[in-house]
Amino acid sequence: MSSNRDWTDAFPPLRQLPAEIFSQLREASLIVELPEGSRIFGPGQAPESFLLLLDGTIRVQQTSESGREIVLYRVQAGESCALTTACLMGYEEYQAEGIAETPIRAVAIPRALFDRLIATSRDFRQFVFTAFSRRVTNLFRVIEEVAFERIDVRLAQKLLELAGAKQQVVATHQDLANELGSAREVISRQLNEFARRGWLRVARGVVEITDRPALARLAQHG
Amino acid sequence: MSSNRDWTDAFPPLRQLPAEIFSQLREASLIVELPEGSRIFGPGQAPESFLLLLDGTIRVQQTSESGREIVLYRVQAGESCALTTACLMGYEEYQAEGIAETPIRAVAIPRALFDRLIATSRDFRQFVFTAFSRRVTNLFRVIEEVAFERIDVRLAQKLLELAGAKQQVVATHQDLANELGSAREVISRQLNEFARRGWLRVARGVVEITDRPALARLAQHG
DNA sequence: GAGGGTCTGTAACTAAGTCACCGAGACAGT
DNA sequence: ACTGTCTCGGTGACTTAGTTACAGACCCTC
Repeated sequence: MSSNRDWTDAFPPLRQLPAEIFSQLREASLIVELPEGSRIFGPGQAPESFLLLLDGTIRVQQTSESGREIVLYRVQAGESCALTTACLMGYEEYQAEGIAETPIRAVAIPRALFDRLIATSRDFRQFVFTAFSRRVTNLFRVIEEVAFERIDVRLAQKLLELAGAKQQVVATHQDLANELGSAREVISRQLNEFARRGWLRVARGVVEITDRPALARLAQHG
Repeated sequence: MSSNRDWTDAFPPLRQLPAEIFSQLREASLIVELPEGSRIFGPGQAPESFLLLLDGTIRVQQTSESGREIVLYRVQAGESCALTTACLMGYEEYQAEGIAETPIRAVAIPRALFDRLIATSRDFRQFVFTAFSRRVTNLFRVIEEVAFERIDVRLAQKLLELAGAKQQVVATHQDLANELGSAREVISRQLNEFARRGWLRVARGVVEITDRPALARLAQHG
């Protein structure tokens, strides 16, 4: 059993709460653990609580009727599912779905308590609105990129993003297509073109970056 | 001078407020009027208050470097600029811009008072979150359509939406392209194709719908 | 009624997505 | 090791969407 020991440390705004609410928070919220691949929420599966992610990554994506997918954003450890919550509070049908990309550990704050936190704590409000704000701003960027950016530029960006500090990205061409809302064949062609230019090497399920600067140059719109 | 006479009638949640806050609301908020075409907010122009729209329409759109535009959503009378506000509260740089499509009249609730309303009134929270929820859900639809829907289907949908009950849409091809984040030539071609099929007639700056059912059939994915 | 601005038409081209199919590699079971 | 199956990637022909670069048509004002 995971105890509620120390998790509030990860969320400074919570430490500012009045003692009474703070103890309610420890009592009423529970720590949930879910295996990789779990569907955290999705159409017709409204979340019943506000999630604070302690460990792991949640991928939020959308699937079209034709089966094509696009990744909207990721929730990382230390962040909250703020958009989900807003939809929860607003009763609206949430269109996207959230998948655990890794095993995850999260705090689930029940709806009623969430409402009380919002009412009570200015810091908590700030925390929630900031999270909203970041997500929405990011959504705007997604729209802009899908609508106006070339696919090679977007692919270069995404490869660098997914690689992080590492030199390789573990993903199939289909996975990359799903990231960008594109089609597998398109990604395959672009990757082969990148490989032909010596920017990377492709193997089954892996892309190994060999010329980061070149990718970066293309990514920032060159 | 517009007095603060009756505007709260348009927003039922406000009527539930405690008398003290309610009178503050009447005092501290002011009614603003702006002419058509005003830029309400935009990049590098953060709104300083929460807006409740009494009359008119605000178009929220995004412009790419290359000059292409896409309409994200519209704020109608009786609604609020909830997304804007979240970004305001969260200090994030707002990427989109808001333009008055008609002369508008709105109530501007200062930031501090907005915060107090959120803290005080459950109904007000519900109101704000619901508005938020609707916008976000709508943004998800925009992403899905831009990413996955055919341009002819999207154009048919948009024409029906813009026409409303009327039989005509007053807009140039460029305007329609900006609605959808597409290019003028593409829209011209599609409109001519629709005209060839007898679904509409095009004139300079006007599209007259002659076969609504046909457009509707295409719009709902046919 | 001339000139300038806005709006639309057109053609040739590039980029992106779709369709249909294939073959190579991985892997499990016998 | 052999075989069947499944996933992954390659390929070519095709359609759709967006781009580039014009040319006219319409409209308003002077």
